[in-house]
Amino acid sequence: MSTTLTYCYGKREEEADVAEGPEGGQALLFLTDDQLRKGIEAMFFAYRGFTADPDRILAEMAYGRAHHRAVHFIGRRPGTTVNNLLSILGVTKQSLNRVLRTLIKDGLVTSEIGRSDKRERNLYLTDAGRALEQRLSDAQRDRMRAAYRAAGPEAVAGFRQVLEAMMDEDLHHHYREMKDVKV
Amino acid sequence: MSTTLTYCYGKREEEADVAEGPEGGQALLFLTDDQLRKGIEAMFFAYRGFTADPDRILAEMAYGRAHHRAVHFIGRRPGTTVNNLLSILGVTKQSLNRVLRTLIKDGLVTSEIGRSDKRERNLYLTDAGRALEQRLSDAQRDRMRAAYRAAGPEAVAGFRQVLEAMMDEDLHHHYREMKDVKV
DNA sequence: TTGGAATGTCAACAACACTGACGTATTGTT
DNA sequence: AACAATACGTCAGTGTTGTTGACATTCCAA
Repeated sequence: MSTTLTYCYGKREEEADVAEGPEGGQALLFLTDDQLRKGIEAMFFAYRGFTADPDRILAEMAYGRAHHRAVHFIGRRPGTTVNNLLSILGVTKQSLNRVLRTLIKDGLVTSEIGRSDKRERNLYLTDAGRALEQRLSDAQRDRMRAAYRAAGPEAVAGFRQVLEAMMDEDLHHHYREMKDVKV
Repeated sequence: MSTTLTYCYGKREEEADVAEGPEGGQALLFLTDDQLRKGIEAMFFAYRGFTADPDRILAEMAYGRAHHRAVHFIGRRPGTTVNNLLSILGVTKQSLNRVLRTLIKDGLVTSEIGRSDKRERNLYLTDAGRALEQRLSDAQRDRMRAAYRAAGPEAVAGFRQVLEAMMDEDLHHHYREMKDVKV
């Protein structure tokens, strides 16, 4: 016990709230700093696993995670504009543009000039792009499926609840838009 | 419905298993490709939120996420060796070394020659290093706490279950080791 | 029609990961 | 004592991904 908690907004395990809430006692024990830290480290290690399989596939080609993200969201939203993709991915347009350029050059994505607004570019996956997208998301889904199966449906519901509460508000609406779209 | 599911290992919603399991029907509905995709996108957006607050702090200094990770795990395991840190973080020693060099130069981390094995270097946070670590994890904990509170204790349990099932086996043991350490 | 805003592209640069090779000190083994 | 293996640090080179700055095109509104 060498660290002194100079900025202790949270609670230590020993001094945690133990309210007699509707959960039947110890209702707030899950909010101790220790519990939060475990959650943080779980996020860290799990995200590594989450990206590991697609990363291996991408490494075969000259691609990285940025390509995966672009291909994923173009696949989800065929005809999306560069600007929309930009706000989803949260990078600069120059950074996205480099990725799009290679994807277009390699024939995985097509860029069509917008019909109503000719400044815009509508992005679509080609057949080859769809094939790559499938391969990547299959790999990622396989792991996700195994995790879901191991944890069970109730755990999955909780998993999604916490993740949704963890998002930034500006990103949350992108997630919601994505959520209920027919494929 | 333009995409053809060439590599469909999973299930479409319409054709999903609906087993009469112990959950009272529709037990496997949470394993549809659509549910899995939502989980994948939730992970993506949530991780952005997860790192957003520390990233802002790190940007003030000349630091990045790599510094955060190093400081975090050195703080969790005072006296840890370079090799151990390496296997936790999953990067090359050249990459870690660049980060450690700046942290040591800036007086946030000290490196002591190992007592039993003089080849090893034991890493510790200085007072300044602990202060930064506190600042970063406070920011991250605040968001995690808000998410936990919003989702409730049962959701948190499910959250952790799914994340743990999502980890690579080799990383899982690092998570477990971290888990039950007294601070 | 002219100026400003929006959209997207090109160029240069920094951060951070990687590989490969090498040097040094220490440890363990033969 | 000689040798191999380990732990750590470093130099050089490369690639992805992010950044800022400058610029062309298109749209819209004064």
